[in-house]
Amino acid sequence: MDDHKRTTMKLTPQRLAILEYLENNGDHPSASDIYSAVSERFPTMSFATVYNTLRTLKMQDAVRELAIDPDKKRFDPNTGPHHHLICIRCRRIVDIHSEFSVGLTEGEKCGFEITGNHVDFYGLCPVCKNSGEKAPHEGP
Amino acid sequence: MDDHKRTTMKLTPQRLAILEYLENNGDHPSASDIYSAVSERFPTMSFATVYNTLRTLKMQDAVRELAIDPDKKRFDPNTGPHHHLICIRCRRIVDIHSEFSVGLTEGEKCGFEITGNHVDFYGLCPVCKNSGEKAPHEGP
DNA sequence: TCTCAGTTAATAATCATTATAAGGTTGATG
DNA sequence: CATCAACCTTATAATGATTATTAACTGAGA
Repeated sequence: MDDHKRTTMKLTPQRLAILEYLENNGDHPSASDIYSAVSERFPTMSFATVYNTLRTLKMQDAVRELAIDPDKKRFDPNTGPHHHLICIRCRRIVDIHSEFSVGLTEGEKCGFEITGNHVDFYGLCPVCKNSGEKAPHEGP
Repeated sequence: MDDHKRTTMKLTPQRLAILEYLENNGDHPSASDIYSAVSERFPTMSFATVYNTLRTLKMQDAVRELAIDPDKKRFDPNTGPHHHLICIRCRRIVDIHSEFSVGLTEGEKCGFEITGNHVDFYGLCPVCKNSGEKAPHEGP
């Protein structure tokens, strides 16, 4: 269908390192998480390369940019349809692979042409649940 | 139940102007939207005051901070439970007041204590639907 | 009137992200 | 093999949103 992607990017060592870090990574890392992790094994890595690579991968639909954390973008190598479970204390994000049937009536659509939906679940992760204190972040 | 709120803030003219702008505002404005609008009628308004007031209102659960727009926080004076319909081109956000029954099995909860959920619908708003070009923002 | 807590607003500082520009790499072509 | 162009990396500057700092301001009591 779409073909504004799959432009086959050059697989430079930097990009391989980023891809390798992203692969099977369920932590939904931020750009700076990626930079920190990758520059350990690849000390010449530049922040710009992380952002450049992420932009390219995004255009190819190889990563998805998440607007879940109010403070920074998070990146998800899992581009299939799925939902998220988010800890309102530590911002940990877990994938949910169930299907939910949520739909809008014509009236609710307000004239929009609906292209997709996404369910966020909020809660306290096992670690935060047992560590007293109140939740510092907002929920839904 | 909770009582970490309702600390009754002093209603200064600046805060009144912000509250008045927010009241019944369905646009989910950003801090700079609020600043622009309010400083028209209140030219001495400072950006710091906008952020200070928003922080106070947030602590009192009088506004909700939305992590929907990847580029900036949006603020929602509607603090009741509801969902959102988001234009993937222009980022317009519309409220959806339906109820959806989405639930997780114990296994899917990963040990989380679930406190809420939120459904985002993505699509093209009537304006953007009819203005050619491809969508510049990501969906779910 | 004096004081104190809470507030405003100018300003600086920080953080995430994007843009710019200079040099590096690679691979096809002559 | 030399060259050139397209694409990359990197350092760095620039931008934009947000937070922190601080001095001056206000208003309700003592």
